Formats: sequence, structure tokens, C-alpha cells
Amino acid sequence: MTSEADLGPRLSRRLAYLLKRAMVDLDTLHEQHLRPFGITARELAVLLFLDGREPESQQQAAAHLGVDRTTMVGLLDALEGKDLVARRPDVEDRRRNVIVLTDTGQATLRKAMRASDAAERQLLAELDDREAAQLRELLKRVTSGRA
Amino acid sequence: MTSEADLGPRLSRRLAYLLKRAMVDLDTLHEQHLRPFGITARELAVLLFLDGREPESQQQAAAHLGVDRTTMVGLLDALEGKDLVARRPDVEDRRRNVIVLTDTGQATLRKAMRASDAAERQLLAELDDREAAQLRELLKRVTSGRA
DNA sequence: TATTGTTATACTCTATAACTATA
DNA sequence: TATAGTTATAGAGTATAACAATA
Repeated sequence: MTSEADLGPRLSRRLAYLLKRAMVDLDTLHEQHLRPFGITARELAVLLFLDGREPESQQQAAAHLGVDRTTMVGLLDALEGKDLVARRPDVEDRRRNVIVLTDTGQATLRKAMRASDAAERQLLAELDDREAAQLRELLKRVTSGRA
Repeated sequence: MTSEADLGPRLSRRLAYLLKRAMVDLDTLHEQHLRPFGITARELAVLLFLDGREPESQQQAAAHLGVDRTTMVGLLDALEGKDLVARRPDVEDRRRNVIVLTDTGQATLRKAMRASDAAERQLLAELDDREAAQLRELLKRVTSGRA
């Protein structure tokens, strides 16, 4: 999926290679599984983030998601164009837009999350349930150390 | 390192997030640890790849590494400019350049690999040796399924 | 005619600067 | 004066097309 030929063990055992390879493969799987819903993995992440929160302004959401506010504009343009989110003027500060999921957004989120779960399962197809949980747990500990 | 604020458990437990986060963190660590040697993680990968092989043409190397041949030109320009690799005209097919590590390239490779090992150890600082090996093994099995 | 290395061009992604409307 | 959203612009990074030398 990433490379067709052998890189040799010295390179293919490096952590950077293994992580990148897994990420690229998961990206490809997400692309396949999310295609029916017309959204990208990144857009799904935005929907999932908005769903679990009190309504926030564009900039608050952008800061939390770690994207630039100018990038957020385009991201929301796309999602709004698909009627998955709505921008509502903030009544208390009319400079701000409050971002909310539409009903369609809610429904799409539920279905797309099942598709994403399927993509993850396919990535981990070689592992049994205990090993899959172990991998997730180890990765979580690795990243949380530098929260 | 990646995000300053909490994303909520629904998002921060996704495999895509965990993998990307680990990769970005490792990139940052590599940047720090490799700075003294004046090379990037990607350039180190090229050096490591060349070291374990019979001399190959630019295109063969590019294909193995999964980069475009036009991208390879710039990559080798940079490495050649630092006197880490050399292009030698292939005596049997004068269209080709054979790529070899210079002595400086060999020495830099050895030192940079130790730095890369240190970057990996720092990424996995929260894990003990057994867990670190486990993570590596699980990732290897995940990716090798789609070789 | 096809292929290697190269250069020129275009495309994507993202960030910086500038504009507007509100505060 | 400062801030939220937006737009315009510029910068990396990479891919496609075109070119010169060689096969």
C-alpha cells in the first residue's frame, strides 16, 4: 500500500517507518470506508469534536483541533456546503460564529463513526482483540507523556 | 507538542489521532536530535537505505524508497552538497547515475543512527523495555499484513 | 522509440498579511 | 485599539509534463 518493494530490515524496523506506514494505510482505509458518506477523515474528526462539546466559536474549535483559523474557514465551508454543520451568529458577540451540528450532521456522524471503526478493525486485522487493545493502550501512554 | 488543549476522549482515543500524534512527536524529536548532524530524518532514511545495498541508480533507489524520481533529484542534490553521497556515472549505462555513500556519509550515518535511537527512546520513555518491544512488534505485524 | 536524469510547471496544503465588522 | 471571520497572497512539498543525453 505504501511501498511495493523491500526496504531492508534496518529501515523497515525503524519506529518512524512503522508509524508512518500504519498512518498511511489507515488513511487509505478511511478514504475507502468514508467515501459513501462524502466526508474525509479530517472532517469526521471535526464532526466528532463538535458533537461532544458545548457550542464553540470557530476560533475556539480551531484552537482545540490544532488547525489555523484560516484553515478552519475552508473546513467549515465544506461541511456547511454539505449541510453537516451550521454557523450561527453569537447573540452575545456578533463578531463570532457558533458552530453546531445539523441533524444531518448528527446522523452522518453516527454512520461515519461505524465506518471508521471498520477501517480501524481492518488496519488491525492481523491482531486479536487483546493485542489490538494493547496497541491502543501503548500508543495512548506514549502520547500522553507529552500532553 | 501537538495540541495544547483537551480534545475529549472520543477523539483522542481514535487510532488515527494516536498514530499521527506519535508520528508528529517523533518527527519533532528527530529534528532536535539530528540537528547537530545537519540532516533530516528523511535524509537519514536515504543514507541508511543506501548503506545496506549494492549501489543502485537514482530511479531504483527512488522506487524502493517510494519517492518520485523528480523528488529524488532534490534529495540527492542536498546530500551531495553536504558530501554525504556521490553520484557516479554508470559505466555500463551512461544514462544512469550510481549513488554511493561517501566516507563522510558513512561516518555521519553511524552517528546519526545513534541520535535516532535516542529520539526513539525518548518517544517511548513512558514504556519499559518489554512494552517498547511489544509496541514495535505489534506495529510491525499491522503493517506487514499489507506488504 | 524508450529510458535516465533534469528542469519547468502546476497543484495541494498550510501559514502570514491584509481587510471588514464588530467590540 | 483589539478581536472574529474572511480573503488574498506566499511558502513548502510533491506530482506531471517537457527536454537533453543515451540506449
